Amino acid sequence: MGFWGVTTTVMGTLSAPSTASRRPTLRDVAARAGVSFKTVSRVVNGEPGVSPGVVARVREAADALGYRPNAAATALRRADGRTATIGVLLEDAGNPFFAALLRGIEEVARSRGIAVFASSTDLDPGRERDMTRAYIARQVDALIAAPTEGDFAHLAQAADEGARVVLVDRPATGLDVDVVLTDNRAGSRRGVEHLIAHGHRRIGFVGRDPSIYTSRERFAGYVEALDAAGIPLDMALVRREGATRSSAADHIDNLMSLAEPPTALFTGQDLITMTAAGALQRRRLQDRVAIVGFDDFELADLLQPGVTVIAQDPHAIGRLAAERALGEAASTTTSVVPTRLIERGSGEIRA
Amino acid sequence: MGFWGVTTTVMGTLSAPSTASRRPTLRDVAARAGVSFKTVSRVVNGEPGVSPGVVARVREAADALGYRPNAAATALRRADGRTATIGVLLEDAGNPFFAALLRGIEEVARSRGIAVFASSTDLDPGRERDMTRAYIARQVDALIAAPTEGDFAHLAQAADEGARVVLVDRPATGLDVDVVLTDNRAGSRRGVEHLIAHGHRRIGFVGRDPSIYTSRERFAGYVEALDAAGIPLDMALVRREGATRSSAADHIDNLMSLAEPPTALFTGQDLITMTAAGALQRRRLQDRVAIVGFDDFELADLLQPGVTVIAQDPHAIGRLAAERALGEAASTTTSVVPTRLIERGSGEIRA
DNA sequence: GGCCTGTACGACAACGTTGTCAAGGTCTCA
DNA sequence: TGAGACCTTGACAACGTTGTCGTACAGGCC
Repeated sequence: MGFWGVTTTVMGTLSAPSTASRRPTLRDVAARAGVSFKTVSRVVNGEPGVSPGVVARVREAADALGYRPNAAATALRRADGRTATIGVLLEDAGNPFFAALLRGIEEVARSRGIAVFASSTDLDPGRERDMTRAYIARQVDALIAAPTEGDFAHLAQAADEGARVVLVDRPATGLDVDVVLTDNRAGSRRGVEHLIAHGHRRIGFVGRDPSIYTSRERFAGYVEALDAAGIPLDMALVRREGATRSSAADHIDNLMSLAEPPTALFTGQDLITMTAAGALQRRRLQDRVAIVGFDDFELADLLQPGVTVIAQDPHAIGRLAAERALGEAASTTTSVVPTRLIERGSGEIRA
Repeated sequence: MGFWGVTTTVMGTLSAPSTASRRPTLRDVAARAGVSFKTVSRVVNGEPGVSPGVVARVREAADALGYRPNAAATALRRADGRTATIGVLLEDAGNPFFAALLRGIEEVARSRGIAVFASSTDLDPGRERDMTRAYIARQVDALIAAPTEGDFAHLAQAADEGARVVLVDRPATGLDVDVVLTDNRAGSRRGVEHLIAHGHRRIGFVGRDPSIYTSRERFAGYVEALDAAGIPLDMALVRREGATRSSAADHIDNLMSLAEPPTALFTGQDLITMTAAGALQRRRLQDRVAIVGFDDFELADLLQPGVTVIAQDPHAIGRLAAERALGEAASTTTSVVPTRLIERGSGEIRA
């Protein structure tokens, strides 16, 4: 037992690369096929103007030697500077929302032979800047980012360097690039209206920090819905600060301890929703206090009652963003992906 | 409304890269600083033998022009062929287990200035082969893969090309490379022993297809536990085929409809466990049939009863794999990461 | 002053590929 | 049969960087 209780067994000595010979190049293939290396280049790239017999000979030689083109040399030489590589900057690849988004990007990229760099920023602008620079150095063709707040100079620089920049999940003010967003405000409004339709007038809101764009939009939707129904906004029922996880439970406990507690809750993110559902369960209130959450999550239907949510479509966002990033760049667009209300029980509890 | 009900708004015409000038090179910086380009190269790489005054002048010129080294040219020229890039091949970046594993890799990579290519194979060997080739072409320094079954020739080739290969989650027979594994067999045995300790003797097993390594190991642990307790293996209680999700529910329904149904279930993967918990709920059996699942999952503690699991530590696996991939290559090792039993109620229901 | 040593810098080749252009051969048609 | 067009192939420069080597100059010593 060593590090972290991990057992490590030494298996064998690492041999030098089995064939000490370096990796074959165009010249090696050319020598074997008895042609010039430029002809091999043509065959490898499927360019026209090579006789069938020569193509066959070159193919054979390339296969025999296990030739693979050197991407660095290609990137260096190509006139258009394309590297068939894109960079992705997400908040957290471990979060189900971003994980699904990444999968959407990946699918489109793979179908076009594009490799994907991925990294998580954890909302740290410094990390975002460093990773953007690392991707610029590697000449990515496009950069898909869920931007942090603050300074977008590095994203602008990426665009200047010729990378196609596409923002997902949130826009960046003052940057004229493609954006793919969820309709946060309309979704949130829809969810709160759903609660109002079930007779609720004291509806608590628990969301993330207002410094986050999606958090602001979702709160705006909440305000709009109340306003449209003529219900005055009561800031005593609103909680918008602190870290996602630990503080959310405190917020719920706190709201439920009010002299006049809310009869329903609207939660602004999946992790908050889960925590809130847990907190209501602990207080045995899950069948009396209604809850609608933003973001769908695995198992929402297995809780009792099932959790009603406003579902986003992260997979579609990812696909759309990748198609934008890899498609023709005629003009910059903003795409808004709609949400879906999924009724499962918790949102249909009447006041 | 267009594609998928998505609203797309055209925002503006995409301008040509703001400064039509190409990106600055060593030569541009050299011209501005009044030195040779080789001197700039020395300054940029922090090599000794440059006088302080010249260093300052070069730094200033580089900053003024916004110089960033061209990674392709560096990779092409460097003697050791390092690109500060690694490739990661997972089964599915959208699955929480692999997402956490990827985050672990990412953290270690970022701390060392390494960029990470990520992609999902969905257990398709063809996809694994294609992506491996794409990464070889891009000269990754290391390849971290959760290998599919079958042909490992392409992984061997990656190793031949000088890439450090590290396997995670499952080994590949006949490949002498580093491996980082969960102790599947011991974990599974522990889980089944836990059920036996609570008086169960008819314990159902629902797992993934035996073609998957982890599935075989977990079943082996199940068999070992029964064997040690002197309980005969009853294949009528074992279900090991079909797709993860849809078929699992059928398997549970099927097991529970037996003349002598099992009093407890051991499930071999998170998705199966969730489905099984749902199926038991639908049959109102959640408080009568015990269940222990392999893999922890979000919300396992919010279900009623909470779901007892054998938890892996994917984050640790990722970190360990990345450290192996980026560290010194003295010998090949196999690291085994232990599991943890988390009691939450479902596994403590007595027979 | 001549010689040696060490330091600071520059010239140039090379990495493996793509783009440009030219050379040689075959074919067509007057 | 000769001119022109087309097709196939090769020679060579160039991409931006790092590695090797050479050169200029300052300082120390006899």
